[in-house]
Amino acid sequence: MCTPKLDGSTACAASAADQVQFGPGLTLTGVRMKFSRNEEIFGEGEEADFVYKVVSGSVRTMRFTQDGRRQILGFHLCCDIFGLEWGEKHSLTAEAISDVEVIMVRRRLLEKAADENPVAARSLLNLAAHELDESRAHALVLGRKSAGERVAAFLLRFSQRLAMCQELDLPMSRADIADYLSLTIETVSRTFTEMERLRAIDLPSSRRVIMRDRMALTQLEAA
Amino acid sequence: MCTPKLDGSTACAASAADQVQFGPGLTLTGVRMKFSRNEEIFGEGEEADFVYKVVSGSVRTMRFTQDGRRQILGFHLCCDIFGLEWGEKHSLTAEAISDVEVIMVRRRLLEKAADENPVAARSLLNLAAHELDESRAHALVLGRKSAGERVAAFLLRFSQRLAMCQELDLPMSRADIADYLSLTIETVSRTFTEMERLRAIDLPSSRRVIMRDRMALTQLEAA
DNA sequence: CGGGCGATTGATTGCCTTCAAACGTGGTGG
DNA sequence: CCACCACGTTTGAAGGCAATCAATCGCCCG
Repeated sequence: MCTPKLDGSTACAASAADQVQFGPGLTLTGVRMKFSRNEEIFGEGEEADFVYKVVSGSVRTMRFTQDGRRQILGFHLCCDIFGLEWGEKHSLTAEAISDVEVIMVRRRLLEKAADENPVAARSLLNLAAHELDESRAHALVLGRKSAGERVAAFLLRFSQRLAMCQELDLPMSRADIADYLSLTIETVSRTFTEMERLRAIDLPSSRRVIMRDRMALTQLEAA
Repeated sequence: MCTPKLDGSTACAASAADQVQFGPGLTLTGVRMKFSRNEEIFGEGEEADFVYKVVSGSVRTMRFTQDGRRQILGFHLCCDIFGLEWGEKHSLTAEAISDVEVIMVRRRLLEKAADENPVAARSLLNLAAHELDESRAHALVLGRKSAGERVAAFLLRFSQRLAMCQELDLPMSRADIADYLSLTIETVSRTFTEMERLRAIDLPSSRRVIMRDRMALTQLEAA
């Protein structure tokens, strides 16, 4: 069940078959596949033969330092495309946050389409550009924001992706949020609690967030 | 004077005219332009009508938080291409670190070439992919490394870009390094001093770094 | 020689991490 | 149906790393 997204980057066509629309003039067919919670979808360094689209559930992409510290670089929700690479190999690792269903499209097909059709190539460029912008925004958050600002930014950004609803159902754990924002679990938890105390959010359960005062959050994000 | 780079991403053709090679099958002509130290080359939000290549000097690209904190996202040395955008507007600000000379290429020409020639489109995709990879690597550094590890990573990475020489001439100030690594000037300075004490580097002057023990630096980078 | 700016060094502060323990909820087996 | 367990989350106390505040150094240029 693909939730529509406000930014409209990829309208999720309720396609009957296992088709993925990468952009205008670039729709390809793939195969469905399921992964269970915490299962690896692909690993950094593996051959990047497929590109993925989330059909249900959520995915995290990440990199590791040599000594095993984990940095989550992105969360991929329903309708999102991930795993797109331009080198031979995957430069990220992807794991299922929850049980997920994805459509896998052969990368060769994409390359072929891009070679034959400038509009298709343009679509890929747009996808890459979008990822680049996300990554830079993330670098700014990691580099220049305090714990409170990071969490506020995360919540605001995440609620935007989910069509601006007032109630968020976070698919990821505190540990995932912590590794995305480069904080500890404890700091994330404390920050949530503090925001609740400030009446900026409600936390009926740990995964459910009600945006009570978006203005306050925006001010908390500050930057 | 374009210094050759080891990673060979862009061999700098010693072109007579003001030509820029964006990749195989994509060479375009632009115009030369000079900017003096600390001058803005383009600003975030401005129309992105041109793409730039450094001919001499160095450039920093950055983003700002609302309250003015600065995050430097990249340094661009001789032969590097920067300012490539896929939206209407620049998503970064670029400034001259030193006096610089650049070649400006009309973006329209690039778009046209990409539309007409799949190989050209592929070259652009490669540039974008390279930037994306850099940005993610940077996010990992900002998110998961200590001050010492960041500075070590910076030095190693920078020396690689400069054909692996033992002696680096840093074009940027401590303040620039600090804003790139998300540290303070003082911490960067202290870390340099400490590395000198450990005999990992020599610092004959503040801008000049001699890589005395690359192995030690690699261990300091740890991750 | 003096002024200005960038860099270095030192002392102190503060934010987030680390370590530790208790809480709560969802799932399983008795 | 309920007791129990496991795991994720919350909360508390203490510690550490880098930031901040402050002063000095050193170099380039006038």
